[in-house]
Amino acid sequence: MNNKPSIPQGTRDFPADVVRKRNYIFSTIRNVFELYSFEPLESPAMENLDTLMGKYGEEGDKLIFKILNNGINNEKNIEKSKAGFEKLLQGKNSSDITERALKYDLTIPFARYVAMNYTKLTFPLRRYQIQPVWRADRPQKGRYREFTQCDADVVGSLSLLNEVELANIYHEVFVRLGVKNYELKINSRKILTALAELCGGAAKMTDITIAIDKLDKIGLEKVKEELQQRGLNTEQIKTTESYLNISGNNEEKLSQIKSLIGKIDSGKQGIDEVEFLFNQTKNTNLSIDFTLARGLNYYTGIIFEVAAPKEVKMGSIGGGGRYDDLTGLFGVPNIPGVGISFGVDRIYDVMDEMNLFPDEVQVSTKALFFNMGEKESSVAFGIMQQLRSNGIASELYHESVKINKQFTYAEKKNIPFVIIIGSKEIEEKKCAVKQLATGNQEIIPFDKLADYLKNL
RNA sequence: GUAGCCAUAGCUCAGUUGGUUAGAGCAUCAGAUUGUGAUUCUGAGGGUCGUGGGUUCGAGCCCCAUUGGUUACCCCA
Repeated sequence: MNNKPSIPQGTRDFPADVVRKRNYIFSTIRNVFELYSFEPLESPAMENLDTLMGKYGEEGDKLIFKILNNGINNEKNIEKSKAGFEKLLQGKNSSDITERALKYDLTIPFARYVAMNYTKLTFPLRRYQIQPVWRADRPQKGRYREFTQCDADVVGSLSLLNEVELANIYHEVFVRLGVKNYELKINSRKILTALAELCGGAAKMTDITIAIDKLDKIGLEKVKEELQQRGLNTEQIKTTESYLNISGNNEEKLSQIKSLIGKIDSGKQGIDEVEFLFNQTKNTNLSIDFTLARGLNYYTGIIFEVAAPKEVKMGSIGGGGRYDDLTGLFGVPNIPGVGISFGVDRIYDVMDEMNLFPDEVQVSTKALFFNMGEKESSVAFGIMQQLRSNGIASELYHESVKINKQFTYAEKKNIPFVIIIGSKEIEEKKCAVKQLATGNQEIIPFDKLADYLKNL
């Protein structure tokens, strides 16, 4: 008892009922992706470390799970290993110690795939991908070290219609799942660029976005303090403040942003993008939010973020955006793309908390055959196989034990029907079918059983 | 990486200013009931109180360390 088995921090086992609920989310998302003509892709759990490093910002790099090389203690490698370890201690990477890593998201590995295969691929390429990713983050509510992302991306097209479609996919999925009060926030990185130009130039972009992203968390005053710490002068802070004070409904926000940064080139472009998306999509949960920044530094145009319904305390449950030159990082320039991601684990937590899973999700075995003895169970076995060939999931209790034990088993497994075949029934070629929820029992001839159960 | 909280039976938790043999509910098993369950009744098993050290006549309780979990910050799905 002293060496209890355990699993790594932030990872989970999923028992049957959880798997069913998760599969319900997966299949809903997959169906919508397929409906919108996206095609599946899967990539390895691990990537070469240098494929991932430097793509997620400084913080992101720290959160990549690195895989220790094999054979570092091999005699002929010892010197290299020691030198490599010294590099690690200095905070650098060494391919002599680690050259592979678990993937951190699906977008960068996808960009790597496109760059590797662009001569064979047909563009625009619409792909979706549902796979686990890993982050060495400290786990907490709604945050896991292993979690699943569902991504849809369109690459090879600059058209804003892609953004419109992706916004519609968000809506379609959340409506199907019953998550009605989600909020789809949109903004454009170009608008943030324009703000940065007004406030000290492009170099200040990261500082400004990090600070304003925190607005709803820490409030205006704290954001201003942070901007000051990050080296903005009084006038620049004032400009940022009027930017942050933009409010009202979506139309009102648009007209206010126009007067603030509409004369700057990038600002005008960004506003046009947001306005186009807003006008084209029928998504009533869409909300223009100029404080939305998003951390991943490869975004260049429209950015998305999905906020969970306010009644549950949960961070974002999805996000995405346009990246104009992601494959450029891998030597293939000029392939623009735009994508979105669903965070299934958080969507699960939200739906579980809000009780949004339908009961049908849990039904698996439809009928349990009671084991009434050796001869009886061999007859039952034959009938059971007939049911199975009719597509009815069924099970024979594994041994002949007291009836109430078999009842308890059926109940625990949420099996709606039990079928009793004893010596009397065998003689009459009939069986007793009992519905557990109601207690109703009927006598059904063997050859009518499949039809009887199908209609229930 | 930083900080707070928690750790007692398979699970959820009680456990008084430190004081005899550490309790309850649920679950498990057996029986009332060998062809009709889930509400009932009876009984049983199961814990060196996360681990290591210290204070004390005496520690589940106090102190230190350590491990694991959890929440928040940073960042993010």
